[in-house]
Amino acid sequence: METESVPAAQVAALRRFNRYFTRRIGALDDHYLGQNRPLGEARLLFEIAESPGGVSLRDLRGRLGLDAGYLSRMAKALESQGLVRLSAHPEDNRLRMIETTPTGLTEVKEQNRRANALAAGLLDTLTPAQRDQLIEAMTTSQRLLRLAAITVERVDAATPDARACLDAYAADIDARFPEGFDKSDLVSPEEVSGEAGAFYVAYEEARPIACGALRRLEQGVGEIRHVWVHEQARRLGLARRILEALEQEALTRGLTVVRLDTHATLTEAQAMYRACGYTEIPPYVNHVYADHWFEKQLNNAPR
Amino acid sequence: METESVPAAQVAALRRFNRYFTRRIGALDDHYLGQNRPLGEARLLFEIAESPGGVSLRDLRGRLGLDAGYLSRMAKALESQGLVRLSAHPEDNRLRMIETTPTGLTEVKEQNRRANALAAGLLDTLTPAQRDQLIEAMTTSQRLLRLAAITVERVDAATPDARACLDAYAADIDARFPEGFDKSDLVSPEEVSGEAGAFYVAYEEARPIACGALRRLEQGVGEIRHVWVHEQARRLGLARRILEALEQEALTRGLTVVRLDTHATLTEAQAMYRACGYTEIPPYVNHVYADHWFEKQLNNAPR
DNA sequence: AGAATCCTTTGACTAAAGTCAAAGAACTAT
DNA sequence: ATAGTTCTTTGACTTTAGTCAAAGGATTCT
Repeated sequence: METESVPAAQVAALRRFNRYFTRRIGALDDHYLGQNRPLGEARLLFEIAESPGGVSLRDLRGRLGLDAGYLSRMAKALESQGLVRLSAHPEDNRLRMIETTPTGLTEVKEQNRRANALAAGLLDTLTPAQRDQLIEAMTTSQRLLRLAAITVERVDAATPDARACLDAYAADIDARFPEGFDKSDLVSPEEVSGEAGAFYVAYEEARPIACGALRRLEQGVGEIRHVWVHEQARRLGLARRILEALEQEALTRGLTVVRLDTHATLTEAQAMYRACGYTEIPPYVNHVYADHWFEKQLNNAPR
Repeated sequence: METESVPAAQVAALRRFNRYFTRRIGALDDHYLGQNRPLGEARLLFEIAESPGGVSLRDLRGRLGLDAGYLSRMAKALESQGLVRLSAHPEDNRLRMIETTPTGLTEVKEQNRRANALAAGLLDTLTPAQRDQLIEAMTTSQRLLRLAAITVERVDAATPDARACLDAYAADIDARFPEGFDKSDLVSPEEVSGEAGAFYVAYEEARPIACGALRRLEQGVGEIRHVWVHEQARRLGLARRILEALEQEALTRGLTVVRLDTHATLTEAQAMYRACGYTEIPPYVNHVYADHWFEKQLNNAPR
């Protein structure tokens, strides 16, 4: 039974919260949104307003998961109300671009104002201390819910998702290192596949948002490289999960020690490695961008 | 502008959480519910299952806010599926009672099982520590959201709501005091109205869930009596809010000192009074059920 | 150049959700 | 006893939300 590992009391608490919250807050939110307008149209209008330069119908369809015909009609309805403008895509004449008119934007802003007033009214009766506590609890909940929805998977380093992560990683650290970063320093797909190593990607709602690579260094010793987390997914504890996956992978390959190096500017990373049981060691390899070297003894303790 | 007192950042955080939560969790919940059945029917079935003895259609209509005709038809649909049984109300033949059949109950249980599995799956990827943290954060959020929805109002002590509170109060302490409690000890409506005093009731979604009385004792001195909180609304910090309302009321009446007495068995109450700035004093009145006497100096400090 | 694919529009439906008003049976107040 | 009220049922609608397939123009692949 899949619930075995999760205490029933926690499941009950989650469901209780869910029920209370959707009834109290979610319902309100839905209600204000569709003031005079069907909810579907209101949602669509909001989504369009989110992209100031305009969006293609194709993108919207993907984002909202709507049927093409349904979307086409709703767009037409919004257009006839003067809230959006439709135009051809400058480069691809199959696509249609949609964007809010000033009227549409005013409408969205007004609805946002109302939603804000509603939210403020909700917080209003609480004391400042209680409000702080509520917001903190919600922020924590959201962080953990996000984390729970993220899966870490082994993928081939040659896949577009893996390449996208490595490119983003390279861009990030190129911006951070005073000396910049050259992409040629990235691992090649062959270095982290098959016997040589492994590559892991973390996904949030099908989008790759973090990665990490494991490479066999020598007999019984692995190296962890390119641990990266998307800017908008930081502070969730995701790097730890990537590390754990890589360490687990190392163990199954009979690697009982993992090493890694890091740059002087990445102080948070260093702190994280220490917190995860890594200890600083002398240089084990002469690497251009490395200032600190770490190592961790992996013991196959029951988790 | 009504949002003035609430920082915009907090409003934004609340809305962000709301958006994320309804999209991630609320949607799931709705989805499982209507497995083969329209959502409306599923919700109705669940609501009926909540009341084991059966409910009247009238009550259901109030609870779910449905149109009478709509409800009638959905009830008939559920009946034809063998999930509920309709019968006449034993005392009022206008009303119809509805209750789940064994088949209906099985169905509800099955859906509950699925919802639990879903919730468990959600918590599954988190470490036990993270799960504890999430549940704690949600519990805190829920507590504070409930508290935010509760209003404290001055009402006449002769109203049904006030009497209901006092009756519940009397029943509660009758069960707790070894010597029992006699209702004749309750304040009379005249003692807490007009010049003589005031009565406050706390409401949660239109239901009275807490109360407290203020009575003028002598020149500049008031007495607080009958501070009670419904069993299901305890540990929200509601007693404090009742106290604050009564103290505020006292101040506006020129009472600068408030006193109260309490029974030896009510230790949490004593701790609460102390935490709210009350200090123990010698008996100021000879009262049957009193073992401890407290007093608080009210200074009109800006809040 | 032609075939295959992509994207949007349109027509033709369906199911769900809900609204409104009339009617009738049952109860309550006077 | 009667007038007014309450509650449910039924008929007759409407709106929303969505699905599916055909068709046509635009692009991409080979």
